[in-house]
Amino acid sequence: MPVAKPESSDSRVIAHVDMDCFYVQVEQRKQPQLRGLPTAVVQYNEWKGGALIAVSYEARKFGVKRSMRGAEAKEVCPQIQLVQVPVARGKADLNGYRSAGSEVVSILSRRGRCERASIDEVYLDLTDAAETMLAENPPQSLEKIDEEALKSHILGLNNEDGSDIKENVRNWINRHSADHRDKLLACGILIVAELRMQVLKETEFTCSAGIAHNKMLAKLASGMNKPSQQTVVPSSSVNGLLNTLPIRKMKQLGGKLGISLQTDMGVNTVGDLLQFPEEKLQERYGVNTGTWLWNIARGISGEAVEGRLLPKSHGSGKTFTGPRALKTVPAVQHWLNQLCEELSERLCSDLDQNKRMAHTLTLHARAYKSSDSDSQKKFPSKSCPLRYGTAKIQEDAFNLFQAGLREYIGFYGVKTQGNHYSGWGITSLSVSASKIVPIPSGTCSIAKYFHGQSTSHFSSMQPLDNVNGEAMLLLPPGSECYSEVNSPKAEVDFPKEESWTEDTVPELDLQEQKVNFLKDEDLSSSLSKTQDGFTQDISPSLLSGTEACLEQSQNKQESDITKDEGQFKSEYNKERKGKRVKDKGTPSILELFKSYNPYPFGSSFSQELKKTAEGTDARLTIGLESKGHSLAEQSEVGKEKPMHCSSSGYGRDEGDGRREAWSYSIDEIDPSVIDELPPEIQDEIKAWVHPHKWRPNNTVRRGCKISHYFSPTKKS
DNA sequence: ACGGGTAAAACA
DNA sequence: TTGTTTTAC
Repeated sequence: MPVAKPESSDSRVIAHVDMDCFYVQVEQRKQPQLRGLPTAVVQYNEWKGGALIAVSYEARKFGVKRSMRGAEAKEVCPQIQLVQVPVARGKADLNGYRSAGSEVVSILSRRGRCERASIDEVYLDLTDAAETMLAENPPQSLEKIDEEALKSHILGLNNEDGSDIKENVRNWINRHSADHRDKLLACGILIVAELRMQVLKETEFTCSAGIAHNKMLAKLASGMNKPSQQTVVPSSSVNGLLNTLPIRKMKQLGGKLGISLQTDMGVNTVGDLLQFPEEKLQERYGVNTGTWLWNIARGISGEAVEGRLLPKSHGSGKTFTGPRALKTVPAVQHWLNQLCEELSERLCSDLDQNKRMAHTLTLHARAYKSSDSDSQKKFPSKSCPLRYGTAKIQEDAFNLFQAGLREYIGFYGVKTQGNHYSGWGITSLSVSASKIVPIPSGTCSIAKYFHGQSTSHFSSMQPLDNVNGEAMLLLPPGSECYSEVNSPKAEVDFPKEESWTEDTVPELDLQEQKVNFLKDEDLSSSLSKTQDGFTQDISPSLLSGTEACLEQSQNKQESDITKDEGQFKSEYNKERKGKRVKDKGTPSILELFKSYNPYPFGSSFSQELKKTAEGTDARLTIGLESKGHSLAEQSEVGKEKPMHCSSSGYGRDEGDGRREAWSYSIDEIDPSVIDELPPEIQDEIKAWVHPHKWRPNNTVRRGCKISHYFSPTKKS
């Protein structure tokens, strides 16, 4: 039931903020001597000096372009400074850029709903802020307007030559004759200018912005005057702007659709679209796309700014071009392990910092077959429920790969004899984690109880999509069936004569692997130097995956707490500065718990909790003191799994694996103490004990060293 | 066989 | 639901 929206909803104030050559800025902040110099970031690649992925504006003046090779860039700009993307585990490591992006988001989200559109872009809905400003402090009343705002570009404002441009801008912002919509945009100008200055002050990064009445126009505008400037699109300028705008410049039209519009419809500018009736466009491109095209031709775009500050998925991938294609299963497994390690680490950070867990693991690969030149695309992607813990992710990903490979080979029906190369090669691999939801679990309310306080600050980083967090309860382990893909040893058996197993790997490939391992060692040692050694210090074989994972993040927190790469970095550090002295002495969650009810749980649980609390004490304390999201919650939930992991043990999972896993911890709780807990906590406990109904776990059986600690049990 | 590594979303 | 395809930075 579409409801006609009130007119005001079309007078939104939307901004698109885009960081200027972001990766370059991140590197220049690390190495300030590079500031002002022509600089580019290159992705590690021996081949012709690597590929440029970001180019400073100084370098652009020399004609340096993204997607040039390093060598080419040197040709046109011999003095260019080339900075390599950090490498970890033999692949590009973008974490530094991600966390820098998070710093920016945490600032830009201060004035209104904020949507992280990419690692270096956000959309802001500043309607409320602008309306408030208009009501309380309209630009007309300001005697002084910020310098940055005066430098704005206002589309359609004709600056008569000889006139002072800033004066024109001032007049436009101040003019009383403006209609309501323009006044709102004027407020938007001031707000965005202020936000951009805050970004600069707090992060040293510059950015550009577009301010308009919808996302499409804001996005268009943000790219019009770079770097470090902002552009406004008053509605009176829209037609003129779109009329001559090349169709391919519109977002979504840079690819095949745009080409089709040009070649099939003769549409070269957005204005050209105007002549087509909606029905014609729908006829040619489908109802949705047709309507969308009809709308954008008129500058109409109703998409809301989603309140989302965090990515919806994480992925780690690498390509293996040409001669580097992976030709043996062990070689694939090795790289898969690297990718999964990175992914697992990022998932842990996300859990740690944002209280979210992913529920689906997907593997993508590309492969070629010598027999078929078009075989690149046909390697099927596969997914399965995601279990936390590096080793588990690695195992599952490998199983997904094998399932995919079996299909892929099936497609081509190529048989292999002996150790002979069968003709396939993997040219790219990636693993990703999706269906990320806020973790349930009640410690949120436990913390609330203990502090009689809200934890709603969380909305500052995770505004709207977190609402379901409360409603959701921690789902029990093993509640989801695993697809057969996860126990392929039983299901999938490849012909023995093929080179699946380590011992039949051709010698050449073993050598390749040795080389890879060597590289990795080099990397890990350098990594240790820069990251306090936490990365490689834990042997996943000694700890269960999740424990290793958790310990990693704990180590990180302890060893280098100010270097948090997290989403909350700046606020977190700010809080911390003020409270540093108190960190040591404040009671941990365990102490808090005890002070309310000494020994509420059986020994084992208690110990686990204690261990956790000790491990994360500093952080816990900060989290609880600051308005930080309850970290108790995190350690609780985080701890839940290793508890099953390590103690439920292998091989004793006949019957329902999940119930067993639960019974371990639940049984440790003396039921009588539950009644003594505060009602709110009781509810929590009950939720643990009587979680949602779930489907019996009927696929994962036997040899089930794989217990399913976290399963995305969707609906009930 | 080179624009790599990620992301999101529409669609089937 | 899972998997594919497109687009973009």
